[in-house]
Amino acid sequence: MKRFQYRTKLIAKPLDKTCAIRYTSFWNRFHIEEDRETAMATIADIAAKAGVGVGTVSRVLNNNPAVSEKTRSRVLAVMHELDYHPSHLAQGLSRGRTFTVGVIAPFFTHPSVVERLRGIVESLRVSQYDLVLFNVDSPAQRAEYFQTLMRRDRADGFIIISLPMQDDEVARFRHAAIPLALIDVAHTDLPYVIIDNIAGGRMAAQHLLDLGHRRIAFVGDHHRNAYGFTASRDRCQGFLDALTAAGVATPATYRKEGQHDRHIAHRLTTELLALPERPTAIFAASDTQALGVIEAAQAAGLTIPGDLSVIGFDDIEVAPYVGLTTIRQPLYQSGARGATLLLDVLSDATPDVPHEVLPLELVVRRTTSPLAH
Amino acid sequence: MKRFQYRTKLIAKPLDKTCAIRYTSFWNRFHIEEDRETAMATIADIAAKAGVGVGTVSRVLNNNPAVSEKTRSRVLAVMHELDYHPSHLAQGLSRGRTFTVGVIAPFFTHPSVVERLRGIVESLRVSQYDLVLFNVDSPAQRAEYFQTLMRRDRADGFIIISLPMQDDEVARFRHAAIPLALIDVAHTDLPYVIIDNIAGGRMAAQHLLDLGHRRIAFVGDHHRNAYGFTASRDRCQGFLDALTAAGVATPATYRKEGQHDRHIAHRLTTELLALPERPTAIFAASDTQALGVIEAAQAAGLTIPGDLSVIGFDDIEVAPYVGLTTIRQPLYQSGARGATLLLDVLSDATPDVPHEVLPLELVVRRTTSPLAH
DNA sequence: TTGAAAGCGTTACCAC
DNA sequence: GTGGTAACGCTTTCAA
Repeated sequence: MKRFQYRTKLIAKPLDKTCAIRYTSFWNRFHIEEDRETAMATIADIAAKAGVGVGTVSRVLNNNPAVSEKTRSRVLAVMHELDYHPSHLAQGLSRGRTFTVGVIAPFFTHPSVVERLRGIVESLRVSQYDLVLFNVDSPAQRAEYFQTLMRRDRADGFIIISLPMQDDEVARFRHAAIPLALIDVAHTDLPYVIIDNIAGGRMAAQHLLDLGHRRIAFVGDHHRNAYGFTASRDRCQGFLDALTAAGVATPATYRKEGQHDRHIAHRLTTELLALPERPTAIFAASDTQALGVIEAAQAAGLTIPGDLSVIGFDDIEVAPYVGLTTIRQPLYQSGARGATLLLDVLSDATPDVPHEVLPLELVVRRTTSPLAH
Repeated sequence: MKRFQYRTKLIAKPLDKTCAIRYTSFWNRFHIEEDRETAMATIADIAAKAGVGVGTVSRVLNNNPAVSEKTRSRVLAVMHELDYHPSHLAQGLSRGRTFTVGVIAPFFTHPSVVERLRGIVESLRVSQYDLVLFNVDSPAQRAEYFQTLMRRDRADGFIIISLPMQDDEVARFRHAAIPLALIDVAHTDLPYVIIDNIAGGRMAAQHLLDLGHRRIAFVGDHHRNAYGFTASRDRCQGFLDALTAAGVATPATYRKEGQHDRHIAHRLTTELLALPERPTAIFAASDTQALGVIEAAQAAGLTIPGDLSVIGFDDIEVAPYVGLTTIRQPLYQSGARGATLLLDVLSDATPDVPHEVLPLELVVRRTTSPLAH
């Protein structure tokens, strides 16, 4: 550690610009060994070599028109010659903004999050913003991020996916002057893009009801969870609403909750199918879970949709390949839209539609069919 | 813009620490409006309030043992009181390292890249490094990144996925003292993790040969492409080698190249199937392309694997659901391993296995079968 | 149109 | 143990 700092400091010092690299042996040939200073040019080097002040170089860098064409081209030439590129860090510190957007997302590993991320990346592409990814995979990490990221210098703004925010957290971000945009979660004081999960749950139930099913079960996340996710609960809510409205009773044993995981869903389904009066249809709170449901049914020797109809939620990438009937939500678009929202605020523009509810769509494929009598 | 800078500047000035936020109207309620200065505490504030020097605060911050317990706790208390968090930017500038890892990847949108990214995120999780994502979606962008990222301050090191590097580029990164780790592409002077694409191509061909196929076609990427990708070409190479070794001739018309895209693969396959002597089996250079092959075959009214056997490469997430026979490469693991490689170098350790070739595996599912006579 | 100098928020060195 | 101060590499006044 000592040694490392020493080396780092060497790199930083701008005294002598000679650089000597050697491969000491096979074992450290991937390390950067330097005898003297590294040759990374700074604005001062450019200024000196071009015979101007650093201010002028900075002006050239920022396309400030108050520089004579002659001076500008001379400075530009020196920059090119020295392969100069400004320090992002120093610019950030000086300007108070970094041109970086942070994305705070739980379970980056889940297909739906990846899909949203794609949308974000696409929206950011045309902007000059970099993307820093903060993957939340424990409640502790969520807390830690919300502590340490509350500074203007990690990113100019953050896109937060699926994580509900407390009022005081929002207030603190605002206090730190950090713009936020929410995806898949709402907060009055923030721009966001969401879907109507309750309506989605209703749509799923209605589809099953329309097919003649009456013994319909639910497999979803824990209603209470450490992150405060409500998607699964809301979908269940809408689902139950629709059933109740149709006069269909749902015994408590027909509602299974567990971690958002294919294998857990598999296990829950196995329990469901072992019930004396087993359901003829299952609504899974997500496609990932629906996949587990399908596997469990097949493992139990049931055919789908003959013996069991299954409907999921999200329409993730694999859904069409599995032939999964599902409620489609525009994942990619939510990412793209969320990023645009943040970009709007960052560019001092006001989002035209700061609170957007994306449309849902029933996609009927091959895992649901009319109830066989 | 003027206005924005003004605001930014206000935020930066550390004079008066009072802060007043107001929602001027609905239309700018998402913007941060401040009358005076923002209250973001700096190390100087802490020092002043705790009645110590900034040096001492810095020592507390960095767990330097040369601070008396009494002073330390006092400083800590003030930090807590003022909700202080150090500036990542300033630390980076001062220390010469940012604790950030950059990932330069082409087509972040492709499933295989996403899978590798998962592995990277997982490896980085336990480290204290942040992840900055640089998505390359054009040769121009590749060039731009390789220009502007050649600084020590965007990231402490980079993980480069699938992008072949020129010797001079490697030299320039080294000159800038920026450690690199490569995934899915090799370079003698750099640590990397790859697979043996030629062997993979051979395995695919052999599987088809073993099933009795003799009229075997290939669908892959353009051999020459703007990024210099060689995976598809190498797989084709191994494929042809195996066929030749088995005494099986492959007419040029059986080799189709196009963009790495499902729809393009679809089109190429349609051409293939329209041939007077149409192939009984197709090797697609990637699963994504295999998907297109399958769609084309189905569109042409052929059954798989009855009329046509299809084998892919990669084993992406959807492959099992489609029942796709494929050559599996450990995508996730390549990401995890690549990140570890970089972390090793960053921590001044030498990677135990700097050049690793990950194993390939034939996964037989439902898209290949013995040739029907 | 330009140069000099004062920030930006840290770390690290040098005294005491 | 601790305080001051010079970096780090830029931007942005303020004069000239």
